[in-house]
Amino acid sequence: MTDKLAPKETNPKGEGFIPHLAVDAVIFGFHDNQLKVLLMQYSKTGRYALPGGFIQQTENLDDAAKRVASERTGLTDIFLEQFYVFGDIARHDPAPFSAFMAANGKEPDASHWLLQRFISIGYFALVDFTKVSPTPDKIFDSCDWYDLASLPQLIQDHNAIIHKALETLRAKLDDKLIGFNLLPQHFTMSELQSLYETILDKKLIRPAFQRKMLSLGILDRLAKKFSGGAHKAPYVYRFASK
Amino acid sequence: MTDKLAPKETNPKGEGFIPHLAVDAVIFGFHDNQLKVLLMQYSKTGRYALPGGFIQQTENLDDAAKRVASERTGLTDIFLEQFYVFGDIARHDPAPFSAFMAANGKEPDASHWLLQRFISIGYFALVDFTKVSPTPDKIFDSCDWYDLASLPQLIQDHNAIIHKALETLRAKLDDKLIGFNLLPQHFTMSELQSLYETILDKKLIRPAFQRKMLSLGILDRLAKKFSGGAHKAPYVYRFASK
DNA sequence: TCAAAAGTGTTTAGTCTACACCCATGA
DNA sequence: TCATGGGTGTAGACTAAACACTTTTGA
Repeated sequence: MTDKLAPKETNPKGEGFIPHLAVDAVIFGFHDNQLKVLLMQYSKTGRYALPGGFIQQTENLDDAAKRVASERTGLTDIFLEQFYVFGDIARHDPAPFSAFMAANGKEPDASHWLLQRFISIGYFALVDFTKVSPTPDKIFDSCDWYDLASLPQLIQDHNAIIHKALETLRAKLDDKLIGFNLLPQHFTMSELQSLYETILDKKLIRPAFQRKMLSLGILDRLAKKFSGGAHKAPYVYRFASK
Repeated sequence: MTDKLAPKETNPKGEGFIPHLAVDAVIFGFHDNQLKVLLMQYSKTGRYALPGGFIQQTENLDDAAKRVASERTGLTDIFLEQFYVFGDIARHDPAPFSAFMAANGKEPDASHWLLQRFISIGYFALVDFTKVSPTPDKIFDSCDWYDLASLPQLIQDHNAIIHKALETLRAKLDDKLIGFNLLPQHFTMSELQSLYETILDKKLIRPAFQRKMLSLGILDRLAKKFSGGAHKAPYVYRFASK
């Protein structure tokens, strides 16, 4: 899990990596009826960013994305999907990294590879919030969950990247049934509905939702869960692995 | 429309371009009830390839794709969409370019930038077949339409790229109503249905298709077309630009 | 026994399918 | 007038929405 390559800030030519090319990961989690995104922050400059990384010369693109997501979450099996490439000239903004260098008392070298233009390949990941251990990296000294509904200002076009990721998630939700990756292994129907409602940002009709999900034939109904609430205990479901 | 940069084969370091990064365009056309793809061929080695190109250091990614598509078709307004990034190590195959160099009596220099690993961003384009003038480039000396149903063997993973493009086209066809970009400005309902049937590779029910399309409210019905056939002349439609 | 949430039945409305029928046209 | 393909009407099947009802639980 440790980089075999020199740390980014002491590798001024980016040796071993493909230049101008980055991977950014929008890692979604679901907790307390809120969609969350994993963000990095560098305390000295206060700037927020998506977890990201670079592609090693001898590494598959998907593996680079998986590596980035794994290092930030501590998970190994992660649902991960490419969703868009951000390649406008206008997104080039070396200021955050310059500021980082300056905050560390280093002379920002104008030829440093991280100050050049980057084209970034966006991946989104869906993870079980309860299993993630947010882990900072060498540049950003904090890594934590943030509510999607109240995101801070991020560097470069990272807010737009998150927006596009959410759009893709919404479009694929019904189509590919990927939502389950955001829940723990066992869940109730209302938890599932709440997840859908949060992602789609609209209320769904309970009986219709229940029937639709059951009719898909992808849920195993398990023993009842005794919720402690003053009402009928809901069934617990599990995603049927086909 | 001419490259301001040195031709690829005489620019051994790829100066002015972003290294390791390419754009490949799957340009779809529709003619004679067949889906067609624009392919390049280099006669001396007989190898086929997708139209492709590289990204200039100061060029937006989308503009690079647009440039590639425009240079091969002669069109300026092209429906173009990013669909996937192909970044596996396994796709690296310098043989075709080596063979090209050899066929031109040049020593294939092992450090030539085109012999290195490339990550390719796939774009698909939908064009009006009747308006395209297929135009070769400096490496491939032919550029022509090929039936999607009977494609030749292409270099590297280009067959897989086309397959993924077709998959994306199918998925977006109903969703985004992009099919119209493949037809001339004026068309009959049966031409439209034939297009859909060809893309989806299945028969559609005529009355259902007609009603569905009309119910979308995106077609303007124009004067009748007098087909010359021994039957009722069909209406001519135009895509309503909202 | 009551309130609250879970699960299911039922009525209704809307949509899609299948088939039929009529229309316009040139041979 | 006949065959052919284009356009639309309509009955039945299927699906989805809306509402109601029953069940289960802890207070």
